[in-house]
Amino acid sequence: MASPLFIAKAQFTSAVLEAIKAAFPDAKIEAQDIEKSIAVPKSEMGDLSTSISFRLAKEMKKNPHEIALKISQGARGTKLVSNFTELNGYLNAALDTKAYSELVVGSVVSEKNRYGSMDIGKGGKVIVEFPGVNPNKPWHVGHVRNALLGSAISNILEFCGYSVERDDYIDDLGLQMAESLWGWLNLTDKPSGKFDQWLGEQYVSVNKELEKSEVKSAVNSLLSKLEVLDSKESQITRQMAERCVLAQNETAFSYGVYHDIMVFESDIVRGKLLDKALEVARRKGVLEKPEEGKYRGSTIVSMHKLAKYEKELSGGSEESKVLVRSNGAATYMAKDLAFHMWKMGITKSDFRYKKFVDQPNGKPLLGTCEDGDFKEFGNAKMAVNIIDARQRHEQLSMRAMFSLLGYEDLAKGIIHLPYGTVRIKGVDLSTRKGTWLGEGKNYTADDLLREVMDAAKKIVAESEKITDKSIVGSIANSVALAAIKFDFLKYAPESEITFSWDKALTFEGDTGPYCAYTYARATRVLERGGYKQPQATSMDQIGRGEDFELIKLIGGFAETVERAASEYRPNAITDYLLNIASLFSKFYEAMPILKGGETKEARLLLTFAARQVIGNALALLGISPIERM
RNA sequence: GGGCGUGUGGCGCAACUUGGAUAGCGCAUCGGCUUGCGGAGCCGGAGGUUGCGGGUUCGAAUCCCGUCACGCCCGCCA
Repeated sequence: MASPLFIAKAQFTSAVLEAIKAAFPDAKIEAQDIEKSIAVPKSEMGDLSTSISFRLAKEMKKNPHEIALKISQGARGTKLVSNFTELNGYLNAALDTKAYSELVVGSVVSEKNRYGSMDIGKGGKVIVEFPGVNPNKPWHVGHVRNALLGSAISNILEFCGYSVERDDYIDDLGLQMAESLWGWLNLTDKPSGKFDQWLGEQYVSVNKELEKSEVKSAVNSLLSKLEVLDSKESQITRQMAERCVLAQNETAFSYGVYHDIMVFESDIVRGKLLDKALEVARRKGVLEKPEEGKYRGSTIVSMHKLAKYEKELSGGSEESKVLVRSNGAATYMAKDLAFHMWKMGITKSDFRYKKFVDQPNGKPLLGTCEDGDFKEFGNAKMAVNIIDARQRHEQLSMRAMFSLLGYEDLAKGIIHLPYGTVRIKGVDLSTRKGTWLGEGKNYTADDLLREVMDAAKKIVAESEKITDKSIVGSIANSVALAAIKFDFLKYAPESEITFSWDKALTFEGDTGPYCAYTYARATRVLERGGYKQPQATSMDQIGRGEDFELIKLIGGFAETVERAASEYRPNAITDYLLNIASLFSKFYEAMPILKGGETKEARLLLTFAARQVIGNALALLGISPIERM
């Protein structure tokens, strides 16, 4: 169903277009031009406005004031849009208060939790990949940002009609794993507590040992054995990785982060996807094997070939991209290329899957493995990768490889969402150096949730609205998640964030708890008004204050969702939430709902609609509504 | 050397892709609101030459050119 704002804009557009054609028959203007020029101005100006007269003024060498005035006189009102006026050269119009309110409220009532959804994706399949944490450490606060962005973007795309597959990439073959394996085999402390935490701490110890050259060479020899997939070393590492992943999953679930499948890097090699990918590349003649020089004995793609497709790649100091090292081991680039060929349906699935664990959302989490069942995953039209901005160069190279291999159309479907680094007091969070270990509390996802929940508990416990003290814990949990999720998602993805406990523990101002609180207040008013399901959607008594402003904001929700989806920016949703929560609060203060006399029904209906939309927007961010807090 | 990103009141950010009317929001600060539906709230004040310089335009935080500062990337690591 079309968004109310969209319908109103369409009526405004055709009214203006008709008036322009009548007044200025020579004007070269199309509906599209007008549509693009429409804005929702400050309410003193009107409800809709267009700056089209400025454009016409240039074309016709006339004064924009006169043009707008002429249009305003000639434009015929529609059911929703009328009262055309000119101000400062702009053409403004008013929405019909009753008709538009009924359209908006009626849409919300009939569409409920689908209000604001769209079909622009039309069932096209998109794979969202996140967060790709190495399986030898706990998630830290930086990974939380990645995971929450991935979840939110998945939700938003799904709401826009895409069929979304949530994939996680588990790198169980790299150097980090070899280092952890060395620790596993050589350090004496035994696992205790949560496995990912223990392994991560051990990894920090391993890195201190790595200063010794004999340790370094031992690790290197382990690394080469990892690539031999039936070696004892490789088996142990896989077990270690799976055990760590299961622990990381507990963290993911506590944040409400879910996936469809986990793809283990070793299975990309084992399932021959890597061989197939290299074979494709070989056949297309893009690979080279230098006999001498810097890249002697390795398999490479020369950078200048790639740079033809991504000009950013030119001019750097890297001459070639190595796919297979001279010792025969494939690089990350090769495996990522193979993974993406699978994602985009170039090479078909040779993966087998088994269930790893049942997720709290009711869906099983599958992982690739050696001896499971074949399933239909991959083969998507679009791949959205939630990957650190620092890997931009690598992602561009991978995309360029697609183009170089002749898959230019598919390359367009591979989208890197480069998110900014999360730091602590200007320092990078390094798993290696252990900067994620703090004083008293660590910068891990687990500690973050625990700390924020503790702070929330204190506040919730004091709430007079919570008479049943046994639910304090679960409400505090919801409040904490609302706070954390909102906080990570409200920044533009590309911006760098400096994490601080101060900010994390704030529940006032532009925060998730503020939005949740607004939702809870709306819920309570409806309860008190004995309001279950709206019957009629008559808005005779709607006014022209905060109430209609709220109507206008609700009417444009789908436009916000569309922007969030097309630009991969969940912060468009947080912005919207702050606006609607703030506006609802103003409305709530200024206009008595239950004591509104004859306006009561309309205001209850409006409250119902506002609450529904706040709930829908929160759901896109993965924040569950809180009825009482 | 090449490239990417960032720069907006004291602090943290939004708006930049698609130029539009008086640059929004939060924190902090100053003042007010509770015998009213939930004060995690609401109202008001003070605080800005959008890093700097040029250009395009009726109109620039937004586009173009230059410049400065900070961060990041350019590996047979992932």
